[in-house]
Amino acid sequence: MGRAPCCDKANVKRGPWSPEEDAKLKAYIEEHGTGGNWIALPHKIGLKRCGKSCRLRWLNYLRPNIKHGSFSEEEDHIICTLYLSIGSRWSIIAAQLPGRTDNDIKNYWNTRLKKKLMGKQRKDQQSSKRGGLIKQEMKREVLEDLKAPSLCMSMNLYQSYWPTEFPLILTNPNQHHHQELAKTQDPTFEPYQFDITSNQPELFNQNNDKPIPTASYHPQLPNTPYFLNGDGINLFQEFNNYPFGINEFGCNTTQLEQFDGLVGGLDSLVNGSNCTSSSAESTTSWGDPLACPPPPPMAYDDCRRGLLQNGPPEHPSRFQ
DNA sequence: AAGTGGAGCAACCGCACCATG
DNA sequence: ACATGGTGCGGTTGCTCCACT
Repeated sequence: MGRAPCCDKANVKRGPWSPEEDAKLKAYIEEHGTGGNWIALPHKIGLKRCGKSCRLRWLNYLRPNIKHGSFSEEEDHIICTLYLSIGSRWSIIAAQLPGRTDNDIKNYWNTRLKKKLMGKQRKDQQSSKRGGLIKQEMKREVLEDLKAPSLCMSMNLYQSYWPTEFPLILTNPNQHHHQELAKTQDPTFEPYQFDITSNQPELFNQNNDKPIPTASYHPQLPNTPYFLNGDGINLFQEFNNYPFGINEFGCNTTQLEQFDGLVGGLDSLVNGSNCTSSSAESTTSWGDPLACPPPPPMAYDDCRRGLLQNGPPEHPSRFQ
């Protein structure tokens, strides 16, 4: 037996909203708010609409500061980066683009951006006979175009899932210094150390003595670190220079693969993902939502509760 | 001018999660 | 512990517009 419908479908209007309906809904919410009950709202203002429909109309069209119109190049980059990192979590992606709605971004991705990427893939296929590597090459090319701000945001997303009671510290034991990546609100907890070099020792530059810049905190994301230091050196550059030292080793592995590995490790830590494919082993696993779908983000409270009950997890499989 | 097909987008649908009693 | 109802999310549908023939 299915659940009861949220409204009487026979007696509600469907389809496009009229200007009068828009005005009614907007005026009411601006004056009274939603009252915490979307289902009851249309009855209060005499609208023959389903509560869910009202909510959608308000969130996607009527509420203030909604940005309509074409997407900028920077927004394209952010969407691509986040999609390739976390998949179709449109609401999370939308949270990084002020004024854009998840519906907008979803539509934009499905109708334009995806095709843009597919066009790139076709171009690759025409110029390459390497079969299975094409997809990876496409992603690599696309992501290599994407600059640090997007990566910082992606990193921040993962950081935002991490409970602040367990300050997450990315350590590099070979360099004898570390960077605290999450604020702690409770000094009684021991920081959980997360060795980002342990699964890729061959990529570590033993002679690299560059300090890690101090993470700062973005005013709009006060609980997550932001990776720009005072000199404007960004995470992308730091990944290039700091722990993996690809230039020094002449290694053809990209910073972005390392970044994905780190992100995947954080994912495993927080969500207990059993996806064990590693970017070093697989040609298609890095951030590919089809090859290795990311687990859904655990609610902050659940994650925190789990850690408080069970303590920090064992070292993640992806980094053993 | 009329027909057709594709693109873009607003809106709907169903499911999962969460709060509450 | 369970049932119920509200909310949020992602996938899908269907309407409108426009370019092309």
